[in-house]
Amino acid sequence: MGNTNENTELKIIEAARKVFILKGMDGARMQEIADEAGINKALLHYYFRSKTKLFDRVFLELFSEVVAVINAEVEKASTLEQLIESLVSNYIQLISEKPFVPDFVLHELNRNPEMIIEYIQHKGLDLNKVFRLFQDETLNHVTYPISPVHLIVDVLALCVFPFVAKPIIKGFMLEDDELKYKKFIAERVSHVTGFIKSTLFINPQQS
Amino acid sequence: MGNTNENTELKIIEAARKVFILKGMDGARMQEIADEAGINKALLHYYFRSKTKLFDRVFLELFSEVVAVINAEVEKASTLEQLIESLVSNYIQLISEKPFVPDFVLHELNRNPEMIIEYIQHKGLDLNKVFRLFQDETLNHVTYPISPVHLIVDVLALCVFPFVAKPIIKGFMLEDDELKYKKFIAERVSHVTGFIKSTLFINPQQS
DNA sequence: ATTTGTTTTAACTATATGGTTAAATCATGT
DNA sequence: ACATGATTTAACCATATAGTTAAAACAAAT
Repeated sequence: MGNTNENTELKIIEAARKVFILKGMDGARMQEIADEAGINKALLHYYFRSKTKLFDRVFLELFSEVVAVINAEVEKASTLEQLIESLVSNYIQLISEKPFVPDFVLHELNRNPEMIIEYIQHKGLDLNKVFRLFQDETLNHVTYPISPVHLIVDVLALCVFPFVAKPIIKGFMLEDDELKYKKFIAERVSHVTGFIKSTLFINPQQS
Repeated sequence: MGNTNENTELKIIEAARKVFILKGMDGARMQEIADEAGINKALLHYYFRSKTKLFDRVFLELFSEVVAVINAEVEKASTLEQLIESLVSNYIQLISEKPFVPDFVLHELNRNPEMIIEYIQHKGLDLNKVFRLFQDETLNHVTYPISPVHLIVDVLALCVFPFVAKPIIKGFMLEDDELKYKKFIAERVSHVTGFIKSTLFINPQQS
């Protein structure tokens, strides 16, 4: 009996991921996914009974990856400064490789916010450690007292927005020049890190 | 002869705006727009020949409004600090009233980045004045030298992202509590203003 | 060689959707 | 009363789309 099935499932998932990310749930077509996977619609439905099931699978995998990266960084870090440095650097790096993922995830989440509730039971963000780091360092006068939630949102915003808003940034501020945009993104890691550290730390260290 | 036509056109535009913002171009249905406007499909196509034409009209109007608000703030301002304060405050205020506009605009722009080129010829962002303010104040040691483009992106990111990422912020960081999210947004103006000013100005003034 | 599960082929269904059409109705200004 | 343009009704068209089905072809394990 053929055991190529794991291969095929993978091919389908990869194709679906590509098409869904590019077109979104509403814009994606099952035929296009089948084509991209190099199979036919019948087989596609043989593996995944419906578009929704396939989408859910793809979305959950992508979203989990994003969350996992953040959680891994948080776990590794032993100081706030270290956390911010490695988070900013690795997160921007990650998104650079899949620049359309953030818009996809955010848009689909806005289209159907209930998806996040399903996910939370699955596995959520691990923020307690961040809160703890904050408390410690604030007490020791390493950081100014600041709302942890706001700071986390700030970090994510500064990292993610430049990718989601690429057309505006490139078109309006960088003469629609792809190279200038690339350069801009390359500068981002050090800019964001510096930006946040200068606000946060009482004696900002240069790294 | 009936001159209710201007009224009807308005009703259609408003309905289309609502549906497009909520569902996006791909998710929106002409029938739903007709229903929302309280008319029938035939009349809808009598006014706007195609979905694309209607979408373009709606999108351009929305996008223009966003740009116009920013440009107006830039024109009014005479110092960087003033600009940042009024921009952050008014921009967050504006988005609060139409919280789904940013995701809509960003997503449609990513779906079809060529739209921005069309728009640029129409009317673009007026950044020269920002650059000038920067230069002056950097020379006078009011602000640290910093890339203006990065700063503009920072301001937009810090203002816009909390709305685009509402499901994540609310679901993951605020116990999925709408009230806590509302409170979080209310805190944003002063948080963002303070955040940026502490990075930017050599002797940050309290306002 | 037979069995078993995979994959293709290709036709098909049901429905949704953007868009059209023609005739009828309605409101309003002349 | 008539003309004109707005609006409705309702049927219609063409196409796209998710999903199904049944039979055949294929590949590999027994």
